[in-house]
Formats: sequence, C-alpha cells, structure tokens
Amino acid sequence: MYYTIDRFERQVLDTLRATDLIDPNLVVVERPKAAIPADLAFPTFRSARLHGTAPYAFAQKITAAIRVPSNSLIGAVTAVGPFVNFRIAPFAFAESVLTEIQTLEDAYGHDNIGAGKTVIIDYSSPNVAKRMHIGHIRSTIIGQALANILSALGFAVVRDNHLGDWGKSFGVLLAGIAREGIPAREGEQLLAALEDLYARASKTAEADPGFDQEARDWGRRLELGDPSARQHWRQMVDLTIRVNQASYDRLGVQFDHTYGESFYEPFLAGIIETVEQSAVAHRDTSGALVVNVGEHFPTFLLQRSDGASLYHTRDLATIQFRIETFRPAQIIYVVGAPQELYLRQLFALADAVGMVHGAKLVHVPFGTVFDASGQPLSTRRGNMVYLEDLLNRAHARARTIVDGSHADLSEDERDDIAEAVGIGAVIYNDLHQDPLRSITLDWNQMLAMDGDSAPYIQYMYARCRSILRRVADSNEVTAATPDDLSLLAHPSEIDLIKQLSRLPQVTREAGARYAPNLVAAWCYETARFIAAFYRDCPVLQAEQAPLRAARVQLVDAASQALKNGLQLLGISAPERL
RNA sequence: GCCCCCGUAGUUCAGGGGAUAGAACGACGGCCUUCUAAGCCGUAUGUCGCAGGUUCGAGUCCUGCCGGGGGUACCA
Repeated sequence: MYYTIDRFERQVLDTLRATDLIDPNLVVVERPKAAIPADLAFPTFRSARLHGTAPYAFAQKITAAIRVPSNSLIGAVTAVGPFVNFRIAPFAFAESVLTEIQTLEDAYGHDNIGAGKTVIIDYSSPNVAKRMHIGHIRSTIIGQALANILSALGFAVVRDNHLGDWGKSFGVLLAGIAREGIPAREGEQLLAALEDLYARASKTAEADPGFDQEARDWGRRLELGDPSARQHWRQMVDLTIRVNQASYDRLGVQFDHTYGESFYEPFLAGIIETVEQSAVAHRDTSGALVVNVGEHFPTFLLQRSDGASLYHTRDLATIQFRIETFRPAQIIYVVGAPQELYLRQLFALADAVGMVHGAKLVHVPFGTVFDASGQPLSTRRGNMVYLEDLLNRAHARARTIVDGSHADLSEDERDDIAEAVGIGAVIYNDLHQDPLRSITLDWNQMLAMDGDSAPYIQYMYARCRSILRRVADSNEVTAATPDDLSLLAHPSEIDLIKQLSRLPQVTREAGARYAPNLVAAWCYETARFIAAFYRDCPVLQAEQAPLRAARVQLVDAASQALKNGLQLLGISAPERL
C-alpha cells in the first residue's frame, strides 16, 4: 500500500535528489520531535562535509535549490541551522488523508507487505487441568495483538495454541481422578479444584506406595495409548479447553489450531533419529542423547537416559511439523523471557539439522511479573493472579464508574460498557509498554481507567461517535467538499490529521519489530489529539455550514482510524461510555 | 564463572544516532447553564547508574565497572 504519508515522504526525497547537490546515498529524512515545527527534516551534516561546505550554509544552499512541484504535498521548506525542514501542505494533505480513511474504512492502516507469506504465532499455551495465570495472560494478549497486526499487514497468520497437555505428571492426575472423580465445579473454579486434586494426589503418592504404583500405571498406559487412559486424558483436555474458551471469548482471542504437545508424540522417534545422526549430537555413557550446537551454548539433552523425551524433543518435532505443513516465512514464539536460552538452543538445533528451510524463528519474550515485595507470583505463595479473576475485577471496577455516570442506561447496556472497558483496560495494560520489562504487580495500574489507559482512548472514541450520532439525527450536515476541507486550518485540526496519517507507518513498524506497544502509543497519542481538537474546535456549533461539514468528516475519520488502531490491539470501541 | 535482559522525574514508563529528554500516576491550584468531567487547563520535580570510547553530534552505538532480575542438560 502506498499511503498519503508515504507519498509525502517520497516527494521530499525526490525534491532533495533533484537538487543534484547531495550524494544519493545520503538522501535520508527523519521525523523530528514534536517540539520542532517540521514534519520531515533533512540533516545536512554528512552531505555538507562531502560537499566541502559548512552544514549551516549547505542547508541554505539546498533550500534555495529546491523546487517544489505544483500539486505537491510539500508546503514550506526552510533551512533551520544545519537542517532542511519540510512541512506538509495542510490543504492537500488533509484532503488526501481524509479521503483515504473514508474510502478504506476498516482497512485503513492495513497493508499488503506480507502478501503471500505465512507466519505462525505460538501463544497463550496454557496447561491442561490448570488455571491460566499471569504468564499465560501476557502471552495470550501480546500474541493476539501480534496476530492482528501481522494479519492486517497481509500475512497469512496461523494462530497455534500450543497446549501443555503432555508430561509425566498426567499419571498422577489421572490416578487422582480415578479415585476422587472430577470435581463438581464450573469454569475456572473447576480448574482450581483440579489443581488441588493434583496436589493431594501428589502428596498421597509420596506417602502411599500403592497409590504411587497406580499413578505410574496410569502414566505408562497413557504413553502406550491404552484406550481408557487416553479417554480420561482426552476428557481433561477438552474440559480445560472449554473452560479457557470462556476467557478467550471475553478477550476476543481466537486460534486456528490447538494441537498441543501430545500431537507431536508420534514424531518423536523420528526426531531423535534425525538428531542422533547429525554432527551436533552424541550418546553419553548413560545413554542420554546430548546435543552441542556450538561453543556459545551450554550442551543440553534431547532424550533422557531412560529414553523419555524432553521439552526440546517435542518442540523440535513441532518445528518440523509446522515447516512441512505451512511452509512459513516466520514462526513466532510469544514466550516468557526466562526461556530465552532454551529457545536459542532450539533454534540453533533446528538449523543444524537442516530443518528450517529459510524460515525465520523468532522469540518474542516478555518479562516476569513480581509482587510488591519483589517475589515472583506463585500458587504456593498465594499471590498468583488468574485470568478470570483479573477480568472480573476489571469489569467490576468499570461497572462502578458506569453506574455513577450513566443512570439513564439499562442494566444490559451498562454491563456491556463495563465489559468493553474492563477488558480493554486489561489488554492495554499488557500492551502499552515494552513487553520485555519485568513488571511489579499493581492492581491500580493494571486496572487503570484514566490517563494512559484504554478507557481514556475509548472515551475519546465515544465522544466522537456521540457527535456523529447527533449529526445523523439532525440531518442538517451535508457531505464535505474538497473546498470545505481546506477550512481545516486550526493547529488542533492539522495536528490531528497528521497523526491520523501515521497509522499505516506505525502498523508496519509494529509488525517489523514485533512491538504492539507502538500501536498502543499511537492510539493514546491520537486520543490526546482528539481531546485537543474537541476542546478547541466546536463541531456542531461551528458557525459556517462548510466548516461544520469539514469538521464532521474529520471526526468521522478520527474515530474510524482510532477504532482501527484499537482493533489491532484487540480492544473494542464502544459507541458510548 | 559464563550467557541474556533491565537501570531516564517521588512512582510506572516513552524515547531504536540529530534540534529545547516526553507522558501518565501521585502532589498542589483552577474549570461542568456550551458537542460525555473516565475529561480539560495550570504549577513543581531530571548528575538519563558510573567511567571511558566511536561520532560533526550519544539517553540511544562500543568497552569496562556498579546495581537489580533471569538463565545455565535428564522439569516445562
């Protein structure tokens, strides 16, 4: 896609080149900070030196040589010290941007740079018979946002929930269920009860050799594919997926596949054989398969001395399956930062055995959450945060505010708003900063409903929609003509239009850097520009009809672009709040 | 020991070589007879961890150190 903002940049570069004063390799522009009154700037330092002129004088010389074509998006060109500053031509720019948004609607900001390429995203990945906790929440929210962004960029996105549904602890769980039955609970409470059941069974197995043997039998029967063991296990998996689905629905999270670790069980023998025959692996004296992918990495095991598979074995099988099945350009793992070394080892091994076929393997890490006293969260410490509880708290907090401000709305309407706002706050909290940072748990911050938060952004959207509803009701405002749009000359109007024009670039960069926080920052800045416009420029009360029409179109465009930005994050945009 | 992250306002954070380092929260003071006060306006707060280096230019890149977190083969 080639947006207005791209055209402006291209035109600036072209006019610079056309002066014939600058080495082509040195023709680059940058976006100055907000305090600088320029939209793009050319720093002359390097080219001035090559030219044998002082930067200050060179900037003047270039500026004098620049010829701006007519009907260009470029407005003023001025030399400021060693910089050549370019400003947009407000009228031409406004008309182009607003038309673009009006035409593209929900697709504004989208692109086709990913066309023909497949990306697999591995995220969420909860464990069977356990609640989703804070780590899964982060993976789920960040992964979903990346999926939205890459999909908007034209990539074919495969969303895979790599369920933790295999491992040696299942024997204990199944033995416990055989003895106690499945707890009579619903939703997340059921998973909590299963966690307790597992803990009890674990303890019993330690004290009671008979029960310990039962657990081992269940585990072996499961491994061997015993129909009864498989059926009980299947029941646990389905039940977990069903419970989690309720939270996924609230978060708007969707997957294309939920293969889970167990799916790769049949491939493990082949994987081990492949690696064993490669140059990077050998058997040690105990029979374990040892891998050494280079001196920068510690060695690790692909198969235990007792023949059992490990994390790396299953993940290598996963890579092979994904590459053979989907031929992806990239596989993205949204996994916590503590697993950084594991994944680097895994990627290096996949490469060493020739499995990768040019796919880019990416780890998108996120930091750990600590409580106020600096302790990691854990069930045992009792400081763990679970997904359903988090969403319920957020909803409740939003509901209190809605009840206070919207006595006029029905119970259902207030509940819908509280849900949209509460969920939005939770999602935004996980996306608005660099995911890599460790986080200190702070409920007030996690559920923030003012300032740099989703509710602030949603509020600005709702204000725009409110204006547009009144316009629709009144029937007085006609569509703006290009001449009308040239009336958008107030600094708050021009600033807002420039901000709207940047969404396509922001989306591309967010995709390239796996950084949803860039989109979040754009949404927040846009909301602030809307607030300034709202303060300075009356829409319905504008004195002249043409100005009224132009401002209505701006409000329409701003709300559309903002909604698109929020959509990339997975945050809904309610019509009122 | 080795490897990876982090260190910017009282707090949580933006800032991916360029011009005067920005927000939010918290604090203090103002603004609802005017398109939604989850809002708006104003005030105060910075040795960008320390020391070198590269560069015309460093919060940003490199090296070393200090502080915090994480990882370091038969768990995932």
